[in-house]
Amino acid sequence: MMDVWSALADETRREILDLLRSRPYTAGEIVDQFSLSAATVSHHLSVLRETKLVNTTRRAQTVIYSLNPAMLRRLMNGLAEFLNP
Amino acid sequence: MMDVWSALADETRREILDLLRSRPYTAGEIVDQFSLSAATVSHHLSVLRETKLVNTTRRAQTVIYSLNPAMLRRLMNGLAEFLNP
DNA sequence: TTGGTATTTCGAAAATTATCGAAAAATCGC
DNA sequence: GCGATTTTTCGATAATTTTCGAAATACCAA
Repeated sequence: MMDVWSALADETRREILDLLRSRPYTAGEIVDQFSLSAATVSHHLSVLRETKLVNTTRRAQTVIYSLNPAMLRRLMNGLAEFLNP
Repeated sequence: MMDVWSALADETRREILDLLRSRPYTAGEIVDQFSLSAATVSHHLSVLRETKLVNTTRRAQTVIYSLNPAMLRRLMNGLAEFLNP
């Protein structure tokens, strides 16, 4: 199980989070945004889900990914705490 | 050249930054805090320096590492901007 | 300059991560 | 249930990162 820092270390995963800032996307829509295989993107999505950076819901065959701001907020607050103890 | 996210993805490097929160440390003092070889710690320090997360000065034979809060502040502000565009 | 201390660089091995094609799983509509 | 669509898992390979011991570098003191 990867931690949130390692999850964010990957450029593709950061781009996925950036995408999700505007609205939720299905897995297929996210795959379309990258020149990577569906298998690879699915792997990145599973990392983002395991680290709770995104939420998922199912809609028929499709899986919808949405940004979970709580985790990034926690990270930001952790940084603030680190800098101003 | 590693980016700041990848630099922070490593637990040892995060612990080094945490150490430097209290005061500057020499390379040797930092090595003493970990059960890792000097070569390995030196590598981590070079990553932290390249990504500007720490500053260095020389004092005779010793190299002193200190926290550079500017980079972490930028990261924090970037997160804030990401969350509240 | 020589010797001593502190640190970094080099070269290689081990561990982890990213990537893919193919197969499997989940869910729908009929 | 069956076929179609969407997504994930599997198994393997490539790429990257961590780690170390040994050698090299940097600096000082005598």
